[in-house]
Amino acid sequence: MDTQKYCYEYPRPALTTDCVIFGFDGIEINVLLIERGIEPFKGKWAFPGGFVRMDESTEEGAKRELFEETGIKDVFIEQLYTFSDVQRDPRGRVVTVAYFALVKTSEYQLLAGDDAMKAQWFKLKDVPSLAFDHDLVLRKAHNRLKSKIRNQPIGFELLDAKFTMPQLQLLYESILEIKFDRRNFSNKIMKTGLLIQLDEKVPNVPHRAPRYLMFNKKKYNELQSSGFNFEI
Amino acid sequence: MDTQKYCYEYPRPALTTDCVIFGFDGIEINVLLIERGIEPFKGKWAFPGGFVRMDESTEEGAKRELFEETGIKDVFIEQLYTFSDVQRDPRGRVVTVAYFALVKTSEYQLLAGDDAMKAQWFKLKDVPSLAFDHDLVLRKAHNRLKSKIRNQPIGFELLDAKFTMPQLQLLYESILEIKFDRRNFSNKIMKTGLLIQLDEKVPNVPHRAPRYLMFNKKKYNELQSSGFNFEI
DNA sequence: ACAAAAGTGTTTGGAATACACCCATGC
DNA sequence: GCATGGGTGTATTCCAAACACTTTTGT
Repeated sequence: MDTQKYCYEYPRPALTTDCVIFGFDGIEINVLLIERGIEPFKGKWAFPGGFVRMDESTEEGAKRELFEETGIKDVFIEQLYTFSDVQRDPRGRVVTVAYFALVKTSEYQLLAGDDAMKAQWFKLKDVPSLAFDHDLVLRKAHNRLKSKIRNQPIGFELLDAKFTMPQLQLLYESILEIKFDRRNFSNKIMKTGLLIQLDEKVPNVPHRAPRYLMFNKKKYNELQSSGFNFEI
Repeated sequence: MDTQKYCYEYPRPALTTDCVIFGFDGIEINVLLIERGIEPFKGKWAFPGGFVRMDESTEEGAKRELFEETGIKDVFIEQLYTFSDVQRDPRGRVVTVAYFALVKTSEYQLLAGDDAMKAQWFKLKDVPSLAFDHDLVLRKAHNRLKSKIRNQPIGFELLDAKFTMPQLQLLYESILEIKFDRRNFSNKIMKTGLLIQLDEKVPNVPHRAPRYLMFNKKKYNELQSSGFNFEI
């Protein structure tokens, strides 16, 4: 066929990236999905993703697709796992390098859904059955997020610059699916020394107003470079 | 060209696997390398690996290459990371899915080195500068091994069925590059309940003979399924 | 008997957990 | 003033780290 113009001595799988995007709505953890407009799996939800170009690494490809399909850029992103099951795509042999990203949801409006591409946040526990092997991808991503948040301060990637201790606790509880004691959680977090308390308080709440906090990125970088570890 | 018979509408990177193989010689941790007989990087050392076939997953490919190049099979193997830098292979665009494997060295004789393929164990700290981006791959593999050995009993994949506490300690110390107190190490390990003490002792040593231990795989599987965690 | 390395138990300090009262705000 | 949720400190428990003497074996 005339369009088949890239030829090789041995067959090659197609290479794609997919991106699991986590966001936090202040109550619980969410995942951004895109509804497929075409077969296979038309009408099913899936992670944004696409083919890797020859002049970009998989990470660059994942970032590019993320931006093209959702408008999101400059966020935390990390390689998750490569899925290569021979049968994972009914169209043929497709290997995908999955990434996961953490997004401050307030900084992005979802692109208005034309018919071709509808993006939507789903509560993690309400995610429906997904296209391809994306159920498996999501499970792996959630596990990674769980283990990662316990020893790296990635929670702050999901929160606005200013946030409160109860918000942070909800975030941890939602990701880890466990409850913390309010006092112990606060103690442990503050003992890391990575939070700055602001004098400003949350306005217009019908109860004692929580104070705003900020993540001390500078302090974290210092601790990082002196080989420091923490554990929540 | 006539040999270029697999054609696609868009260009595709080549897909390979590479395998970082760790072994333990009773004193310290070793890595198995293969000397390259052809360009690029002819004469340099690299990890065993090769192209992924269309009818196998990357993990199956990694296991196949491992067996073909070293005779090793049925060992612990796990996906490490996918390396996709555009420039990582001078021959063109090659993306590699790296794996790491843990081997009981006593169970394998290295294949006698014909001129095409020479395999050799290197002490981890004596590994020379490697071909491709394999220095980076090795660093990543070592980091993974370090973090993994602290909360999964993978150390036993590197030891014979019967081993001693001092051996186990040397193994941990070699991987983690730290020293443990003999008494605390023993206490901590035994408290996991994953070791069975045998009555048999090491023969012919010019000092008090250590007892042999065995890993209690059955117990571990039980604990696993009841959602158990440990930390060394 | 001596050298070399293994086996073992106790004490101590720090971290994690459990736990309860007071405070600020809007209605 | 009442309902709601936020802020804070202490007592206790448990785990990790520090630490030294005795035992076994070959020479």
